[in-house]
Amino acid sequence: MDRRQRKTREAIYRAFTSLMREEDYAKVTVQQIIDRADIGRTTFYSHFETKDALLKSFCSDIFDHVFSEDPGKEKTHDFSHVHDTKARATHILYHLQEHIGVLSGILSGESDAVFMGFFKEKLAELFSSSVPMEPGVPYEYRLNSIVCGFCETVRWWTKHSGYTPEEISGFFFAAMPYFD
Amino acid sequence: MDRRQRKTREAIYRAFTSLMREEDYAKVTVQQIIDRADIGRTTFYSHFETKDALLKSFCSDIFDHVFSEDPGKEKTHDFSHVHDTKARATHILYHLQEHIGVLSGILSGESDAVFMGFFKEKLAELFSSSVPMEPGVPYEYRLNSIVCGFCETVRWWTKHSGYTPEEISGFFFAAMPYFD
DNA sequence: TGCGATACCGGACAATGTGTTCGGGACGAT
DNA sequence: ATCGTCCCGAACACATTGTCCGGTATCGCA
Repeated sequence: MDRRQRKTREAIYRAFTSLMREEDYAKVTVQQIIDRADIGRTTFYSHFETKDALLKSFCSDIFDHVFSEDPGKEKTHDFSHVHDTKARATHILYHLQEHIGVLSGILSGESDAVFMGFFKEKLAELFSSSVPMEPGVPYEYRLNSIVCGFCETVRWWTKHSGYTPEEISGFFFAAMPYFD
Repeated sequence: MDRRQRKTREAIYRAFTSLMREEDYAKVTVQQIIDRADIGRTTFYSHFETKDALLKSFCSDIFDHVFSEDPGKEKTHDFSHVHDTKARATHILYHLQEHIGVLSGILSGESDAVFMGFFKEKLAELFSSSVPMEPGVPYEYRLNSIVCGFCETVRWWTKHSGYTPEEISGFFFAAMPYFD
């Protein structure tokens, strides 16, 4: 990729994440991103079709990184039981912690749909095999309940930062006693 | 209230709810509401400052109705144990069922923040005294978890209509085994 | 019934934000 | 050095919002 493209893209990302730490996603305009990135209007639109496309690209990058890694090969954090659900959940939270400030802008107020859509899709995939059956309750509902529970836990975290991923994970599983 | 005002307001509400059954809230414009209500532009803005104000007013009406009633005095549905949490939850679901089609427009996709904000506030109030303590887990997290669980249950319902309020309520409490 | 108050109308308006088009200039890769 | 690609900025059409106006219709009430 052309160095100019790379620099422009990075400038856009920097501007975007920087703005997300200050204001809600819905209230940020393309013009603000352009101004802070210090690029031409045309340039922005040659990289991203819309503001939403930028957000989607951003989500893609984060989640590809967070979910693609094999927890067993994780070097930075040490887990003894690397293959169970709790360890995976904690692992995800560790990665999200790096973006916690940005997330609060994306999740607070309005327009969390894009991020949550991405997140829920990935989580459903991850949790789908661990959902315990219970007679009389649809599998889909149970999966949705777990996935949403995790998402809302992360949202709660963005408003009550200061907890460690382990603590947050502990809260989550305490609220889902049948699930591990 | 002036008959003209009443008629206008009802026309706006009718147009709004009708549009909500077809499209997402975020995609509906004020102009669409005006056109379908068949009123003047000025008239709409003399009733509501913005589209969001209309939604808030709509939410107010619904939730005031749903939450203000004493379940014990409910005539249309018969509950044996009128004062426990499960009965209240089911009661709320009964009322929401009347608006289920509209809700799917308000909740699907984007901009569910207004509705969910209202709903969560009311639910937190309602559930606050029933949250069981658990050492090591903040009370706020537990309450949030229950409230969000209920909201997401309703959202799930809008996408899987056909279940009765009792069934939905049953699903919810099955997913919150420590909570009743 | 008639009168004053008030709500409606619709057309025009400024303001904001979006996304596109254009020619010209700068930079990168080779 | 040069060709292709990217960036620039200014201008544009478009959509939407929210406001202002004078004129008209309807309401509530005496």
